[in-house]
Amino acid sequence: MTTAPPLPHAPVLDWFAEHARDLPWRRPEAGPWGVMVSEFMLQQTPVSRVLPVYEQWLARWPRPADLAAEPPGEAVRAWGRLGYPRRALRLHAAATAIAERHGGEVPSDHAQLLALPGVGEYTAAAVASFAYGRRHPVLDTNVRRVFARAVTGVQYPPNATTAAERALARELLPEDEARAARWAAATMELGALVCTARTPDCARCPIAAHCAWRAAGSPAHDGPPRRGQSYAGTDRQVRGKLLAVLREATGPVPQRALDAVWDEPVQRARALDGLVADGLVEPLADGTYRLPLT
DNA sequence: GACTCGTGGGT
DNA sequence: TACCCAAGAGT
Repeated sequence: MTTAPPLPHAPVLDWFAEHARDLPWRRPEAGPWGVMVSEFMLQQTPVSRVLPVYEQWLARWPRPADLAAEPPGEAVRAWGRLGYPRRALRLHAAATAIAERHGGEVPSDHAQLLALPGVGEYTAAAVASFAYGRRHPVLDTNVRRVFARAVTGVQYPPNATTAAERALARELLPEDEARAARWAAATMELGALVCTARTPDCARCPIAAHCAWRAAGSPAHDGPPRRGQSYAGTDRQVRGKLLAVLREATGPVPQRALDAVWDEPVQRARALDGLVADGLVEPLADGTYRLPLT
């Protein structure tokens, strides 16, 4: 057991009280379902691109049961170009589970949240904390970066979340429940607005004076390269093109319409098979394809 | 642990 | 221009 290095809560909480963005899922009317929808959409996706889709989604499906009542393909279509469309499928599946097992109410219990499709450690903690004010360490990429710098004194956290990071996050969590929930949101916001990955704005940072990384002279990242994500020419790109055709179609799509998006037949077939295997695309008996009805 | 899974804006 | 990277989850 190590002792947590000093990192005062008050400056971060005060900064958050003054500078927090007015995001729709932070308003009281969003409710737990709004928080959950936002968390799914924000997985690996910037706020600016989530905003319009979120508004349309909540207007169309104001409760989990509303979404569950529709085919999963409608969720995939409404997902639009947010990326990683399996999230849409999982959100639909989560809504179905909530309607069937939880009386239509998003659970507040961390373990019950974690059992839902598409809900991992981060999202379970985020929903419990932001929607219900529960006390959980919320470790997303922003918080990990803030702690890596302010406490550990390095520019970037490890590629994968470590046990040490989890332990640190738990040690730094305020005892008071409501305060812990605000701390979670505040540290995330600090990472998103000030302690950014590329060019941190230390002049505006409320804990610059306590930052171990600054104190060490802001040393450059030292360690294994942070693996980049290639995209051009990958199956992911082909899947994206195939699904875009299906999203925009009103009826079943013939094979030739899909063949037109990529000229390499082996990769094209592999991508399409993958989409079918994932449940994102439904092949029909006559050789056409559509977004899934079941 | 290493990999896969979309998309687009910022630098 | 060519990267970098954005509130992760599942296998």
